[in-house]
Amino acid sequence: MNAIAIKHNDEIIDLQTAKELGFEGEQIHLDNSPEALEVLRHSTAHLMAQAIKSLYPDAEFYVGPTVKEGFYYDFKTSADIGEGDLKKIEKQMLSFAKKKYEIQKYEISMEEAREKFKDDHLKQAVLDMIPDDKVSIYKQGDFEDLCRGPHLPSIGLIRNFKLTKIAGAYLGGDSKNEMLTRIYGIAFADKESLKAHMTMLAEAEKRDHRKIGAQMKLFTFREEVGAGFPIWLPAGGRLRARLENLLFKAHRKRGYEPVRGPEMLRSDLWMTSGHYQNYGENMYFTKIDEIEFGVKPMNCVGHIKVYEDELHSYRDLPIKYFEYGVVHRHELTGALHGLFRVREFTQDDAHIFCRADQIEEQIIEVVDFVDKIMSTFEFDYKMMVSTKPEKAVGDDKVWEVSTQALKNAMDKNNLVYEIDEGGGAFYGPKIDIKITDAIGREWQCGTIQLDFNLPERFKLEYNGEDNDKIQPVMIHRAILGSFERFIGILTEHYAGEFPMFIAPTQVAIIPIADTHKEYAKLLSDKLIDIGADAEIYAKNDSLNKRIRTAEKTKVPMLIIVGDEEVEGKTVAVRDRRTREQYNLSEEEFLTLIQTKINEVNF
RNA sequence: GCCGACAUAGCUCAGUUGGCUAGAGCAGCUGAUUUGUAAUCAGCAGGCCCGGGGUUCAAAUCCUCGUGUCGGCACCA
Repeated sequence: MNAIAIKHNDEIIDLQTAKELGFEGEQIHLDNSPEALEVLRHSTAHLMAQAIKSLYPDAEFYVGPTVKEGFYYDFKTSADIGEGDLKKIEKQMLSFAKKKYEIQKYEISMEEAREKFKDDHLKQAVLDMIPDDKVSIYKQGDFEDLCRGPHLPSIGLIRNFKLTKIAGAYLGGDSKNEMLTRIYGIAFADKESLKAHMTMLAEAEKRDHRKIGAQMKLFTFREEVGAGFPIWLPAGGRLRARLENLLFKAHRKRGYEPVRGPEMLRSDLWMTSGHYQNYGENMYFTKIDEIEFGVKPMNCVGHIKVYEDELHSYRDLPIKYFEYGVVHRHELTGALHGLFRVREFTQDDAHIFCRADQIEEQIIEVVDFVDKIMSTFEFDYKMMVSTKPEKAVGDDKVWEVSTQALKNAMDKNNLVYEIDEGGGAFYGPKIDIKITDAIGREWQCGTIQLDFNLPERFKLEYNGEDNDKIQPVMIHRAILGSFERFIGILTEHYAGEFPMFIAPTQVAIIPIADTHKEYAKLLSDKLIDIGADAEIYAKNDSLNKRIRTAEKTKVPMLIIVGDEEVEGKTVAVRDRRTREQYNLSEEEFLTLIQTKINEVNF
């Protein structure tokens, strides 16, 4: 097999460049190694551009990089291009590929490039970003493009690719700029890998929480209700209640007190907090008797009012309030996405009011709490320290101190984190917990935010040792983030096959004939007594049909009761996965369920 | 919000170039059957074809404005 590029000083260098500079190094062959795919996909992007240019001669091209799972190219044309045109472009790509044009490289000066692309405003924008005074041009057939490379030696090597989606994208990723057309694609070294990739995508789609949510009747949305307002169905209600109960106990063990603030508060309070000025566009407002109220987008102000209800001593700190707080936020229509992005959601929210010297231990305690829960669900997650955003309240100095405090707490405890510059809340820096979902997407769930600003704005205080008034520090935190998003992620994570301790229904009971219904009901009652939910499948359907129906609900355990079971006070258990059967005495069965439900606590 | 696509029964989908009473499977209801481990049989019911305007002798089908959904971008738990 011939080389398609070489590796020189850990950099992928294409053959064109290697020849020009006389570089030598380890050969890269056309296989599915990350290096080979990088080159292949980049050249496929160019081949796509060539095809687009031939079909839409007025097309101007911006950038066409490789990304995690493929490549894309951003361009602009006066023609209307839709999904239906992807096939046409693919076909054109293939016909060019068959001509096996060599990919040639040459260099010109920045000045020459400016002149060469003088009528192409997108190329000018690309040139703006290049600091060098020389740029390289890659040419295949009569198509040429400004590019840094690396590229294949010939487009004839490109065979196994697919254009996957067409979308709009802002020039330079800035919503103030014009919108370009973006086409995404994927390419592999061989046909089988491409096919496997497409199968994998189809499999991932089957896990989609929106699909499973509908199948399992967890939740729904209705046009007449409004976009972004989820409706929780009975099965979803049961699952959610299990999660809420587990988490409630976990909070109580850690010294949190349940509280509850109102759904809306007067606008002057939101001005004091700064939400009105900094978060107003995401809030919903209404008027009551001529006074403006804001529906809460966060729970902190309510908790501040709880704190203000009595005087506090330094001895009482930290004080921790928690609430399953329902919040409303005006998300843009295009951002809405199943349970992952909604306009009304419930946070597992808490606020810790503490002394400055308690910050570190409190943060570490929360991080431990997060880790306990994430590991219970076997989630991979990472932590990001987010710093001061553009829109922010408070002194830069305060921001510096609090950001450093977060980092110190993490560093001292050898916790690994990344930095998200400018990603903080408007009132303080934060540590975000990002979960990786089933398809590799990252979702922000938990968050730990350090806030010196709201205590200052609300003039919060406690009595110190010398009876002096001292301002407490606030830590805002959520662990799941929101029940909506978290349950969405859980659904995809388990593909709907929830573990016993949170499943909407723990046991499906199938009585063989009407005469066994009574025993089924007795078992169901006993299950409820030990905190499990059961569903009896006693409809006038065949036994086989009812087993099929029950299994399709993804219930963790299915038991069948007939004459033998009623007589011997036993149950016949059917394993969901293996379809194997075994018998348990009623007592063994109940103990097993109880153990499985209780084996998890946070 | 922006770019592109889509919207037919509770669900998944058919419905020809605009043309007779809009179809199917599953789910639901009724009856028969009383079942030992993944679909018993028969019958019935179910639709403002997303909503408003328009074009046309005639609209599920064409145009237009909304609403919602999907894929991205931008924004975020």
